[in-house]
Amino acid sequence: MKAPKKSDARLKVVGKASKAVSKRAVVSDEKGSEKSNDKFSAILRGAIQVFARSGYFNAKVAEVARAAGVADGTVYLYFKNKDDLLVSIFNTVMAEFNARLRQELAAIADPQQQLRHFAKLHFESLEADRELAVVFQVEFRHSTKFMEQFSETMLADYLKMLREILERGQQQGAFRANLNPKVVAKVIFGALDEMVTNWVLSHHNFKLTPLVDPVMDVFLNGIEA
Amino acid sequence: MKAPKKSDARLKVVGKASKAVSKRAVVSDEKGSEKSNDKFSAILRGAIQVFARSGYFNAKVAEVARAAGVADGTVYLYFKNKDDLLVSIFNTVMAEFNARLRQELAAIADPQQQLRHFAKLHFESLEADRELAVVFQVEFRHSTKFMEQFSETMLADYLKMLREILERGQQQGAFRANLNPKVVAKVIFGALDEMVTNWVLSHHNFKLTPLVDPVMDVFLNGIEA
Amino acid sequence: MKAPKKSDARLKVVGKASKAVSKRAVVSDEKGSEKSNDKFSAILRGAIQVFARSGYFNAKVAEVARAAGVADGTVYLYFKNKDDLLVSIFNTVMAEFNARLRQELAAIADPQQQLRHFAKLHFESLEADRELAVVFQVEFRHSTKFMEQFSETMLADYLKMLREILERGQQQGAFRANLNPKVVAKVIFGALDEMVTNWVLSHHNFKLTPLVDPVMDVFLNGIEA
Amino acid sequence: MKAPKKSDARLKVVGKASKAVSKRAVVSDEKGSEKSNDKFSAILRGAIQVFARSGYFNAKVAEVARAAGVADGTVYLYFKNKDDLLVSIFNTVMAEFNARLRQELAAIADPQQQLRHFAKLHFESLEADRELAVVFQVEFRHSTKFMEQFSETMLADYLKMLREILERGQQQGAFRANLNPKVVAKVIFGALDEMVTNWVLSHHNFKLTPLVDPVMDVFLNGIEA
DNA sequence: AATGAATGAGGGTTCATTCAT
DNA sequence: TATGAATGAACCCTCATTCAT
Repeated sequence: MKAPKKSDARLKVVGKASKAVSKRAVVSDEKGSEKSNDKFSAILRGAIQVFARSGYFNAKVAEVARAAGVADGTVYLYFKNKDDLLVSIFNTVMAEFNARLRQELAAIADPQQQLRHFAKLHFESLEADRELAVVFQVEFRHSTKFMEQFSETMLADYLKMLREILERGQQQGAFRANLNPKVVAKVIFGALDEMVTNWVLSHHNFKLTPLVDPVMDVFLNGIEA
Repeated sequence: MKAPKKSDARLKVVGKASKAVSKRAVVSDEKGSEKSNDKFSAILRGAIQVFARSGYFNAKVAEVARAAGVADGTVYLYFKNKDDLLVSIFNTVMAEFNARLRQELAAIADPQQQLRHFAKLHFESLEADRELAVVFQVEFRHSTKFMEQFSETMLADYLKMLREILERGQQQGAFRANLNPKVVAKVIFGALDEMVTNWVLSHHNFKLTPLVDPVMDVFLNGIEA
Repeated sequence: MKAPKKSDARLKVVGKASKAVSKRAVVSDEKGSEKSNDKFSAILRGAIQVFARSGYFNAKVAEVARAAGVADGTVYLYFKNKDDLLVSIFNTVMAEFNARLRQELAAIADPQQQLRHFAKLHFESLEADRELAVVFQVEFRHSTKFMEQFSETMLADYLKMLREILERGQQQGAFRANLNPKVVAKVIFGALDEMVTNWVLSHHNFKLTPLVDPVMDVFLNGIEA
Repeated sequence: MKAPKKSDARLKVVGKASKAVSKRAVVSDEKGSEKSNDKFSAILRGAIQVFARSGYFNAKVAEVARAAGVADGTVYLYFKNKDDLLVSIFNTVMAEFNARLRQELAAIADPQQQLRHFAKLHFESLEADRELAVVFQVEFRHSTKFMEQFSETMLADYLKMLREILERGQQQGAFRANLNPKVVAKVIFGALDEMVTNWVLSHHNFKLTPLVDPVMDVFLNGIEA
């Protein structure tokens, strides 16, 4: 089975620990810390839910706690503050997404297919978790400060993978040599990102994954030598 | 004169009145209400400045008032509330930008050149006013509610123009017929938007306008039949 | 009339402005700023009342506001924070007390009489305003940080006056030359302070001013050459 | 040996049990409960340390627990609540101090020497344990409620001893008969107390014990017939 | 007895908005 | 119109205390 099943596509918000809270165990699917990991994940899920519904600034920590089924104060045992919730969602999800991306891309040889799979994974991951998608497309774009962090860390990793596909494609003669891979990577990310935002804001009244081909068609038929 | 001069590129935030405040006269370059119009504009400029620096949610209305050189209460004579400031910035600027876009595109016949000019104008407008650019790329993306309004009104107009260029190009045989103009319009907008965001977040350490050609190269060499 | 009347003895908490709030006019008994000065004084009185009843740490700013007849937020227009309330009470009252002390002592020639009047004024001032007395004897002694400030500023002034009386008395041969005026000043302050504290904690079930003579008797009959 | 050695001067905070916690054994120097007594003492020492550093209100029970090397919850096995920690420090230390005072005074015949030794012991005890001194001079003075308890119990005992010295001195003709021993006792306590407070707040930049003579000189040369 | 994760009440402070002048 | 003092609702976070283990 080439493509992961839908259920697999959902980004599991597991206990990749928030850096702010060192006491917590990191790995999720282990045996021991199951309990507290559950709580960490529950709070993160609660935050995604509440942030998606109310927006980060309007969301109250108390709502997050309630959504997670814990007391208000418990949130602060797992996260430094409200901000840390947002950062942790981002880091956790993005780390997981990038890891999966990297792994699945390794199994594909053809740069064009890699590119297509890249887009597919991008769309699938967010389409599978609508609340997370809202948080990703809207709530993360809050403040310059936050977005700078966003760009510098995980997004950089994302763009790097994209760039590497393009460069490998150029070396193999699959893509035009006179393209700046950095620029093209941003262009592609921008396009994919906009499709998702559009889908989120349209209240999901169209399907995202079917757009992989039309979108990639635009790019590939320009990138190909 | 083909290309507008730099000074022309700056989007003038003039007194296109906020819809929310009926008492105010709308058109700016008229005669009578000059005085109060100045105040309207001053507050809007103040808001852009403060929102760009502090972010919408952290910005205080009092700061906006101070930046505009008016009393706190005066803000509420021209704008319904804090939200209205953001909305008004968006509407005012976007209306002006779209009008200019429409006007300048009308003077260009070749669809490819139109597309190129479209991108150029997009970049130029924002590069010419860095504070406005911050507000556009970051602060507008705040809440789903806000972004929905964003998409449905002015952005729709922007995308419509883009679509029309594409469709005209398809009719003239300049662009491939088997492309979905709606999708391509979003793809292009997404790409341009991402370039600007990237430029904003990189603290403007590169020039935006020189990217018009590389970016359009990607699209054109895929869009052309 | 030698001694000020009781009503005069009450320390008027007037608008000696809190340093933290520069916008406020300082002088109280002037004409113009009557209004805001009233508010400043009202809040200070409210704070004295509430701090006396509940203790500083248990007192809620909201209670102070209510006692002063203003909204919660108004407190922060006149004072930087809750701490500033305590500091301002201290500075305002102490400045006024020291000024009065200095003025009245100037009218007395005999060092022994000065000392007696010093004690009398100390007792009278606090006996006349029981709530203020509680705040002075109990609430000010809160934290080392606060007490250090307490000692270094206004108390220093108080002790200086005491020391000067003693030194002048030594020069005139009224007091023994082989006494360390600094030590004796502290000893006398400590004694007076303890009497007041005792009176406060005994719920005022004895009169303070009658103790002037017995207490000073202890000191004078040791200080006299 | 008349004067206790320095090392003897330190008030040992031992397991005089908090009245509030009935489950605990009271006497310290017994055999059985040694273990838990260690813990009781450790927590009390931790409390003194932390209260001295941060002040009672800013101190966290968790800090006390950490300073004592026990878990947060353990504090509540030995003390009813945070308040009880303060009360227990006071009771424990004061009981020990008064006992020692009583015992050592019994060995002295001359009322003047008794008075001198009284002051010396007061100074020595606190000078030997700076953290305890901070707690005694500052943290105990927190709330009227607390201070009332303070005055009524242990301080009363302290003042009683002082009064008895004075009265005995009067009977023996060592002190003037026309003095009110109650007043003089308070005056002396106030003076000694102020010296210690001063020393605490000056960050101990002078020696306390050398002040015994100058201070007592002031009193004795007034009290003596 | 001992632990320490979990609780949840509580409050200082901010700031958008109003309104008397 | 314009002002800016006054308002008061709203919320993040802390931390004393509990209790299952």
